This record gives sequence, C-alpha cells and structure tokens, in this order.
Amino acid sequence: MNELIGIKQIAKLAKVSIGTVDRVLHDRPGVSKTTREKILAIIKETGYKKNAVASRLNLAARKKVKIAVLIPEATSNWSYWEVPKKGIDDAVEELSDLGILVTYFYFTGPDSFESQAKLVLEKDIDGIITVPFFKEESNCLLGNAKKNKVPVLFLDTEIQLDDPAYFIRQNSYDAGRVAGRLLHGLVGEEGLYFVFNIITDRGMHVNNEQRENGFREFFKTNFKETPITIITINHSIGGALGINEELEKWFKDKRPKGIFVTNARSYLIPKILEAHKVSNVSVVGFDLHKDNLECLRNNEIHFLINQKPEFQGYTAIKSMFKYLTEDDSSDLNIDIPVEIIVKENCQAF
Amino acid sequence: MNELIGIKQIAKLAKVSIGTVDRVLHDRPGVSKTTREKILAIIKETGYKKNAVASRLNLAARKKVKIAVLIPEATSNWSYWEVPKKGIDDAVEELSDLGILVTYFYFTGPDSFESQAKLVLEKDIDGIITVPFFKEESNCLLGNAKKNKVPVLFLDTEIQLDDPAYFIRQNSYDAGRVAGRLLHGLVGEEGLYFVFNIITDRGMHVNNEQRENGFREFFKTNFKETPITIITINHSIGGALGINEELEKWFKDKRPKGIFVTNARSYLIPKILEAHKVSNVSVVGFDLHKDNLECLRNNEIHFLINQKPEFQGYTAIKSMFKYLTEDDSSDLNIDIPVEIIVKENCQAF
DNA sequence: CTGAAAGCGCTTACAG
DNA sequence: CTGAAAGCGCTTACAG
Repeated sequence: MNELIGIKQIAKLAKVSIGTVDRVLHDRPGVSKTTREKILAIIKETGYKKNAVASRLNLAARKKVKIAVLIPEATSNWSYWEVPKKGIDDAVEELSDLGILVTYFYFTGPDSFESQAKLVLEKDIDGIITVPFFKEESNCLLGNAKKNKVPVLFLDTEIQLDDPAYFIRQNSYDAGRVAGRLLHGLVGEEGLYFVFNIITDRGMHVNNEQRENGFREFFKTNFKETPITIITINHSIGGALGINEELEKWFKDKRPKGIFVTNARSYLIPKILEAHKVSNVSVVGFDLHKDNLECLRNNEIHFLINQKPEFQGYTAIKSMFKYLTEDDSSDLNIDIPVEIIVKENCQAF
Repeated sequence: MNELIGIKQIAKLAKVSIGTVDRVLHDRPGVSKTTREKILAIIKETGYKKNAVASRLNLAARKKVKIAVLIPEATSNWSYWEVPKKGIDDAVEELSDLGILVTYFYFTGPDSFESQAKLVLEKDIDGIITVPFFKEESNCLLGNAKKNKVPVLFLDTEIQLDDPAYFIRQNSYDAGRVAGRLLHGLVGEEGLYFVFNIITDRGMHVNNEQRENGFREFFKTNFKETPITIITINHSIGGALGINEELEKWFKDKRPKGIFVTNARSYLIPKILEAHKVSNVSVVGFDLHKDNLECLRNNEIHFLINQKPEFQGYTAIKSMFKYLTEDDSSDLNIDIPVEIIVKENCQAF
C-alpha cells in the first residue's frame, strides 16, 4: 500500500466530483456509462478500498443496523440461552459506536416461534438471528425473510432447510466422534458403552441425534464390534434418578463402562450410578453447566465438550454486522471447534 | 442509553465551546478550574462516552499507532513464528482504517535480541510486542521502554521480570497438568511415564520446564507413587533417532507407557519407538505442527495441546491498539486456554 | 447526468 | 483561559 487512496483522489483522477464517485461505488443510477467506466477503471488501478470507519461514522447516527434476535426463552435454573445472549450483548457494546440496534424476541415452542417470527418480519429490520429448532417454521421464516431480502443466520443447531442458509454452530456429528475418541481412550476396547439421551418433553433433540450418530460412527470405523447401548430417559416425568431395570441388567456386567451423555445433563449420571451402586465408569458430556463443572472437579465426569455458546452469540452479531455493512458474508458460516474440557483446563473457560 | 450524548451536547449544557470540552476530556491544560469542574460534572451526569470511531477517524490520517514487533526469526522448515505473524497481519488488516503501522524486527539469540531491542527503542514507536526468551535482556528492554513510557507486551512465554509486565501466553504449568490428566486417562495408574525434553542448542526451554513441572504436579497431587522418567535429548547433535541405552532399559518393561513431549517435537517419537520396537505407548505433545498432525491422524500421537499462536498474535495487536487508543489495558494480560486436540477435532483448527 | 454543500463526532491548529 | 474554523473520509439531500 502506497499512500491510501480515498474517494477524493479518485474524483480528482477522474475529473469528477466525489458525489459521482460515490454513486459508482454504490452502484446507484444516474451516472453516464462513460464516466462510470472511467471511474471503475481508476478504482481498479488504484486498488481503492472503502474506509469502513468513515462510512459508518455518519450512517451510525442516521440509520443504525437493526438486528432481531429470536431465541428460546431462558427458563430453568440454568438458562443455557443466557450464555449466547451475553456474547451478543458484548458484541453490541463493541459495535455501539458504529450504530447497531439489537431487539430480542423469545419463543418457547413451535407456536410461539411462528408468531414471534411473524412479529419480527413485520418490523423494519436488517437481519435476523435465530435457532432452527422447528423445521417447518424455520423454513417458513427463511422463505418470508428472503422475500423481504432480510438475511437469516441460524445459531446452535444445523438442519436441512429448503433454501441455503447461514449457520454458526458446532458440528454435532464431529462432536460425537470426538466423544467416542475420548471415551474409548478411557474405557478401552473391552468396555461396555452407553449413550444416554436424557431428554425432556420441551427440549429439542436434533443435536442429540447427530451427536449419537457421530459417536457410533467413531466406533464403527475404528472398532467394528464394540457394543453400544442406547438409553433414553425422559427427565421431565421424573426419570433418571430411580432404579432402572434395563440399566440394572447392563450394570451387573463387570467390564469397564463408558457413558456418553448427548446433552448438558451429564450431572445426573453420578446419582444414577450411585443408585445402581456401579463404579469403574467414565463419563463424557456436553456444556459447562455449573453442575457439570462440579462433577468434573469431583472426577465424576471426565470430559466435557464445550459448544462455546457465548462465542456463538458474539460472532453471530459481528458476522451479521459485517455482512450488512460491508456486504461480506464470509463469516456467516462458522464451524465452532469441538472444545475439550477436563478438570485441569476448565477454569480458563 | 437514551439518545447518545456527544461532545456537542456537553458543550451546550456547559455553555462552552466543544474545544473546551475536548480539553477537559483529554486532561489538557488551559481550562479554568471552575469550567473544568462544571464540565466534568456534566460528563458524569450524562454518562458521556467518547465515540472511539469518530475519534480515530481524523487521527488515523494524521498519526498512526506505531507498534514494533520483535520476534524470533523464522528459520527451520516449520517456522512456528510464522503462525503468530499471520494473526498479527490479520489484526493489522482489520485495524487498517483506524490507522495502524506495525514494523517487524527479528532476533536469533540474546545478542541480536539486545541489538534489535536497542534499534526499536530508538525509533518513534507507541508500543512494543516481543517474546521474553532472555531474562536479562528482557528486563533491560522493559526498563528502557518504561523510561520512554512505551508499553511492552510479551507473547508466548512468561518469566519473572523486575517490573510488572503484560503477558499474553498459555499457562505452561497448567498445560502440563492437562497433559498429565490426558496421559493418565490413556495409560492408567499401573503405567510407566516419561517426559521427553527434545531440545536444541538454540531453542528456549522456559515453557518446557514449566510444562514438566505441571505434569509432575498432576501425578504428585493425584497419584503419589507414579514413577516418572525424565529423558533429555539434544536434537541438534543428532539425538533422538538412534538407540538410546537408557531408554532401552525402560522400554523392556512390559507395563503400558505414556510419553509427554514438552514441546513441538512429538513427531520424532514414533521413530524412536520403532527403533526400540516398543508398542503400547500413548503420546501427548504440543503444537499443530504439520508432522504432529500427521502422527495424530495415524494414531501415533494421541493428544496435542494447542497454544493458539495465531490467536496470540492477533489478540496482541488488538489489545495493544485498544490500550494505546482507548487507554484500556484490560486485554493486555491473557491466559490462552489449554486447547486439547485429537484426531476427530483437528481439522477445525 | 453531475456538482457543491452540509454533516457524522471528534481533534487540531490558530486567533483572540 | 476560551472560541471558531477546518478537517478526517464518506454519505446524503438538494440544486442545476
């Protein structure tokens, strides 16, 4: 880079006013073909790059970038969705000088997702960040947003939709494969393996399934004959804590055991193990839930996989803003790394 | 936040000109005590926050933020130091609109560090980013920079210095503890453990020592009697590949074995194991060196710990810039998380 | 189709 | 000690 070239230099070189240069830069009408081409040539030659800061400075005051965030309502004692929200708020703070306005909307199920999505689309909004828990309703939102030329960015979960869409989420299939690797390292080839799907009536289970598939794939690829038992417990009807006859049968086996919990509820496992009086069990779960971290510190859980929810929220806002202000969509599809947490590195997170 | 308050609003409320408000905001002389206090009160009341973007816009053109980066010269086939450099360049690109100028300086040993440091200090520079490989010379640089009121930020390694200093680095002691946890999970309590310090004449070994200490501490805390053998190999005099008598003795033992390599040279281990015809060995090493990654994919290395060198470089520039332009030092001390890499999550990095 | 002016919020000379 | 003006690089009305 020599001296930075600005709109003023371009104008001088093209012997036009900066207004005309601006029109060309923004593909606005009202410029003769010849001047437009002349200016475009000079832009190319000089390698002009817009100063995004100067550009935002005046726009910031006139029209902010307006982003709607439609996420699950934070409910239980541990509200997973408080965490991405924290990241979102941090990003908004960072971008405040550049003019940004984020409005939150909340859903609890498919119906409220649908009605809130409708509300969002009625508003004057530049972009939408949401979570694709419900396939049909997500498709509907995506289609309508497309009509309004409003981009949609999905967080947390990836599902197959009718139109191509942007996703910032961890690859749950890969996360399951990592879990397989970790558990196999602890339990060995002679062990017994369990996948615990500890679900509730209200939760979404797309990630759970993908994680389970990845886990099984790991064993299928590397150790063909490993037995894997799938256990599904509905936690909302009080399951998980009492004696489970199916489990009892398996737990009598003396071989070392490995349990993979496909969501954040691995902190329930120690109680189950206690009820069944089994030991020699290794556990891998998800998410840095406070109770999970406590189990990790007590050596009751051995690995946790972090989806970096705060980072997901933060980067969603930054990426959407970058897209809306600089027309740069390169950060709208992000694979969150599968982060492995043990007792000795958990305090840094 | 109501409507954002600007310097203009403050001026109007205080019945002064914006110039005077500016003088107060920057603690510049030439304002009477009474007006200064009046303005300060209004600033407090209104919760005024400077618009960093507007502020940088004109400064960017007049005087850029000048940062000197003094790092080891990239030498061997795999140049570790190319990686933080990549992060640095990314950050510079991102901040280019705000006016930043980074100049690189390189050292190969204590002498060139000293002479380059002297060169850096002679230049008109706002901040220094460097690596504290040499204690005495680092102290000297830190002291002289302090006299010039130039902040110094150290990357990669932490050592005890005479003055308090800023560090962005992974806690190597914690990294060693994590390595202990990982290796113990694979090898178990009945295993034999080895620490391999594969050094060269030119390399720095501060991180190696801290990692070894953390590793031993893990076992000391959790499993008092575990035997750990320390092996030091000088790779620059051709060590590491032939038969090593000390090792031969240990490797005859039939117990499962775990090897912790305290730096990036774990890719040499498979060759050593082959020479000694030992199997049933688990290996944990550092850094996503291409050869290490290949061993990871071949199941010859089981875990790698990533120091995130690119992120270190990126965040060093961002943090230094934030400090220099907004007087915010909060990001100048960062603990890089101990990132655990296995075969199944290495492609994301 | 094109230009000239005003302004984004702040900073820097310069004038009094 | 204080104010008024010019400017950072770009955008937006408005005038012709």
